[in-house]
Amino acid sequence: MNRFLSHVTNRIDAKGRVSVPSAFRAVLSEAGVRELYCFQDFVFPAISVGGPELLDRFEKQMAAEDPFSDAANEMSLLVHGGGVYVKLDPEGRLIVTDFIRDFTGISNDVTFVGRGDHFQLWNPQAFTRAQAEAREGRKQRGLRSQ
Amino acid sequence: MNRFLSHVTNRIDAKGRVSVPSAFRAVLSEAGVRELYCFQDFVFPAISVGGPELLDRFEKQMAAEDPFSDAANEMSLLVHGGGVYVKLDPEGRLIVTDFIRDFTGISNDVTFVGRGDHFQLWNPQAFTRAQAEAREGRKQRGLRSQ
DNA sequence: GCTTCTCCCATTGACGCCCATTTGGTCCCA
DNA sequence: TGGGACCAAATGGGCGTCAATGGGAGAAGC
Repeated sequence: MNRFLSHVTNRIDAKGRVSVPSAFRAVLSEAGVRELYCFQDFVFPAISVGGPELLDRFEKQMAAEDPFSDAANEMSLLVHGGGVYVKLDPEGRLIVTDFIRDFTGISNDVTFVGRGDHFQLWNPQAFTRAQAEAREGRKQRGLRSQ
Repeated sequence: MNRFLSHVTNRIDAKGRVSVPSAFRAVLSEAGVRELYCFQDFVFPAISVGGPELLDRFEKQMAAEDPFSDAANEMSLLVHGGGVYVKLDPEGRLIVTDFIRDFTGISNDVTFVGRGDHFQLWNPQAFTRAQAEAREGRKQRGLRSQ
């Protein structure tokens, strides 16, 4: 397994810690990632987490926009201004800061969502809802796959 | 035999396990598949199961579009976030998680349905119903193709 | 000196692996 | 042709391991 896949919901303890799913930790250690970056997602109320190369990914995405557009400007503000380093404790937990809580609406539980080359932190209900909407959207656009 | 054909209904035990039909397991082992990829079907209330190449197919499809488009983003949410790797135990059983139950309405029994290059997990009643509806639909459209 | 952040250890519960039993079907032989 | 042995698949349960979680103690910062 070499990418972030599936989703898992874990509880935040009294100290504000939450375990990163072991499957995700395995991907990280396989990739040799020791330091994690977090960013606010552009579309969803979720925090994206990954290694240093995640920054490249976002910068590519910005480059795809007109560099002088409002969108690109906003993106830079979010990525460069809103990025945070996160460290894991020896048990593989991270601390859910107010930065994360405010943006995602996370309170007691966190849903870890694999996104291939990175993963995201979601409010469990918000994730369920977003997924249902995405599925609905695909249906209406015409059932291409399957 | 190299495709998934026919359907079988098996019981879920007290631990939430269910045997994958041996015919399906034979197809898998012939294809050298060790890890299964599952995702929520886009159309039916069923879980689709296949080898990792199922995921590859989706990822190619995403890569073909604008990888930063909303459509690709949505699709990743479904394919990556809604997909799971599943392992079989030494007896060839898989665990029916809440992830699967919630989406399919499966409770005590699972119907395994062959779909050629992959197979699906269904709630037995839902499968019977969907099959009847499909037959009905074909009748009305006039049985054009086989 | 007090709070906050790490690190360390204990507990619990889920899951994977192993072996036993049951069930249903097939083949062989009388 | 009927009965019985045999086999393979499905099912059921025990047990060890590991991940998730909870709490405590030491270290660092205010």
